[in-house]
Amino acid sequence: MLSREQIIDTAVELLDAGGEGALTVRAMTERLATGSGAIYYHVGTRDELLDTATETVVTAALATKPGGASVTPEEEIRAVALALFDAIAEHQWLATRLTLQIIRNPIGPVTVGIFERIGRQVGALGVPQAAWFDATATLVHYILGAVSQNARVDGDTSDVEAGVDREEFLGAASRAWQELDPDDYPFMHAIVDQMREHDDREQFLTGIALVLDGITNLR
Amino acid sequence: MLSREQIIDTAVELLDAGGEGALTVRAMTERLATGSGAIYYHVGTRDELLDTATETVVTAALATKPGGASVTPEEEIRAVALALFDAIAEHQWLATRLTLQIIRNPIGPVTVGIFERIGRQVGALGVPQAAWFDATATLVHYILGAVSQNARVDGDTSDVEAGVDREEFLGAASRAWQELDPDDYPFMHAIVDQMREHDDREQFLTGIALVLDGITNLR
DNA sequence: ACCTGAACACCGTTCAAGT
DNA sequence: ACCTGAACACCGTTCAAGT
Repeated sequence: MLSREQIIDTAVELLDAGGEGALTVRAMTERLATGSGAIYYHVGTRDELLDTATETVVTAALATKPGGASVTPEEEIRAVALALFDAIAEHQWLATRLTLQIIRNPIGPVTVGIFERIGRQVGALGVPQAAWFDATATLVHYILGAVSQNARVDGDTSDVEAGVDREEFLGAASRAWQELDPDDYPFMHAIVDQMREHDDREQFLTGIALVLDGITNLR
Repeated sequence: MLSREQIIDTAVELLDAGGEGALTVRAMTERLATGSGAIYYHVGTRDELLDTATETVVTAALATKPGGASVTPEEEIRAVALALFDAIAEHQWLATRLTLQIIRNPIGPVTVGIFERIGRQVGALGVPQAAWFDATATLVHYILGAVSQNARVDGDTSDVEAGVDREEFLGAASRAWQELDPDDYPFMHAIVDQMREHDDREQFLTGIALVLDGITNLR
């Protein structure tokens, strides 16, 4: 018998392999050797399936160990942030789907789960309660913004090739920046070297440290 | 004769009125009283039209006055951030399309335009040059993350009704949060009142101030 | 309760043909 | 150069019918 879980797993596979465009009802029925009605019976609309897949993947990412007793709030926040960073690296379709879910269903399990997880640590950081909501919202907005914008479309290359792709990409980008009119784009010219040598993950951690610095100043 | 500009304007109208799903080639040909080939001739694919529309709207938003001579870097950054905030409030489809464009074309005019505009002010803030790229990336990630996640889907109501909608929405959200298990979601329960009374725009400015605080600490 | 699959209305895109 | 619009392959969704 066809199960809801099977359908969701298959959907994630199709999404990972070919992006949102690859998730068609017909592709699903072929892989699952079933009729289209069966899918609607178990998970509803294509759009609902997309939401469910998002929920499943994000929940799994957040389920990483709650951290030992001796973990600082900063470390815990970094762990959650990196879990989301890695989830989007693995499932690039999440970048837009996560945003869509937060906009359309801000009281759903995805939004609430992330907020609760980050918010507790903001409290543990010693931020006065009156600032909890603002501080947590800022952190969550930053984390989700950064991970979404860092999702790279690089096809299904091996790990070794991915390194090459990355260098090629950075080279192309820095060349494009070099070609900009220096009078119109002085800043881009000034940072072209930093851009070529930067690491997304490191920059993400630097950004978190920076926001955390602003947050702890609220004490 | 049909012009590229006409096509883009019509596309933005359809997108504003009904979201991404409302932008169909057939709806375009009806409004413009033309054949489908004409659209492909002028702007290419539907996807390319979507990118062009995004570019047009973002460029217009960034074109707000460059600021007088006596404007501080902080004020300038706030002005750019609020311009993007308002652009997404007016064109909600931007939330996902902007992310998509940044991912797929990080060297395009949209990404470069935002980066240059914000980056200059980061320099003017006195941040050491070695930290320019990291600081600017953090700020841009935060701004785009926050504005995207604040895009509300509220249909085509008048300004007065929008206020009612907002209260209804906040009420529904706070009620949903109240119903969460307090043992599993202590943080959500603690901030439910702040959430009901907060203002998105104010919270956004608070977030920017917080990130700016972290950035100026780099001096 | 669970599943099939034909049928339907609607897509984006192409391209020979016209002016 | 600019535009038409029929034709094509492909969508998501429904629903009577089966087990």
